[in-house]
Amino acid sequence: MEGTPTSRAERRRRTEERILSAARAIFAERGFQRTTIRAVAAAAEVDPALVMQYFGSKQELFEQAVRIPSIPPLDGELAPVEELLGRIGMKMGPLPQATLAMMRSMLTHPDAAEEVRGKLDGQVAQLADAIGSGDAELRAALMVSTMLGVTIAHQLLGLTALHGASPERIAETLRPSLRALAEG
Amino acid sequence: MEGTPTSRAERRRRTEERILSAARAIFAERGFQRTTIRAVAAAAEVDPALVMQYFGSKQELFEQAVRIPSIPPLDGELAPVEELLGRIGMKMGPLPQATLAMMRSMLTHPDAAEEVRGKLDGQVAQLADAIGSGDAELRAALMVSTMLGVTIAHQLLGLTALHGASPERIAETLRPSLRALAEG
DNA sequence: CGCTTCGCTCAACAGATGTTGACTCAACGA
DNA sequence: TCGTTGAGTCAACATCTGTTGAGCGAAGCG
Repeated sequence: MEGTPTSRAERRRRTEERILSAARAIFAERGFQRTTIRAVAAAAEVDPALVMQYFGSKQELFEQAVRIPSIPPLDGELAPVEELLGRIGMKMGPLPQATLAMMRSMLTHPDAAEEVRGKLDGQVAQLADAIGSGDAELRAALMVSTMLGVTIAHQLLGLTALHGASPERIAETLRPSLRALAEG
Repeated sequence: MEGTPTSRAERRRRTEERILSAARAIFAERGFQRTTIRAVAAAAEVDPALVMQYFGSKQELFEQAVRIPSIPPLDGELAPVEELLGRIGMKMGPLPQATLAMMRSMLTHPDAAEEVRGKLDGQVAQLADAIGSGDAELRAALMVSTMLGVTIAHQLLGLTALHGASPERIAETLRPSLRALAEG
């Protein structure tokens, strides 16, 4: 009826993206170990061997799937603490599956742990710079840890008390707590 | 030389405890999936088949290993919020391996997730009772989530900024933040 | 059209892992 | 002393899973 004879290169790009998308979803839901190449292939409606041919190994598939554009979080000037707090609302919203996959795997997959630790360390350093007082680094680390815990409890564990709460309400309720950490 | 001919029942209890101890350690370090019966057996210096004979399945071994005496956290009377905050220092110290095993597995092992969610929900309910204001449940959930996040970042991920910090210092720095959540 | 390229599949291997059943041997009770 | 019990071992099975190499068939190109 329509019959758009997609070119070979185009088809290739599509199936590759279909595999990556399926991988992200399953990695996010089950974590690295419990995700099987066969399951990803089935979800992408493709033979398992093709996944290997494209990505070489399960580990590389994971790396490609969870790779995030990595927007420079703070370019140049240091943002004031209040503005940093303002961004929290965004982080409480539905996270990209690549991030969820990373978080889901970070406690049981050493490479994911390393990656997350690095990312969080970076956020801590930025926040510490923005704060600047005596034990700024410790307080910044506790702020980041707080965000981490709330995200895990909300998105991955599904604490019943957080289950129905909107991201805005969570961010709003959390704000005084984070401000207390940011100031003396 | 010494030759204390331990009785059969006594030997049985010892090896069983040796297996459970090894299981706790490895579950805490690697999580449920990556822990193998063979590894546990090797650490306990025992044949893998014996582990099965004693515990029936890997799942049951996990349940027995992470079973915690479950001290009634708040018996009878509701403790004041300040006293609850005082207990935080204890929770920041080195956790029992059973707890670590549970936390390590909670993101990738559905049963562990269920168990942890239940336990945290219980803590939330208790805290909410102690707080009592309008959105007490949400604020209690955020307090518990904060503790969860800090514990994960400190004990499981090893954030560099928290790595060298003493439990007391962490608890002290965290206190104003939690108090801000507990009050309006 | 005929040859090449390449997206994709099929079948299979190799290793790891949970689990089982037969067996050994020392402790135990009569 | 002798039969029984039960702790502990050995070898094996069945399955799952990452990974590989040969092959098919259509798109691309001259």
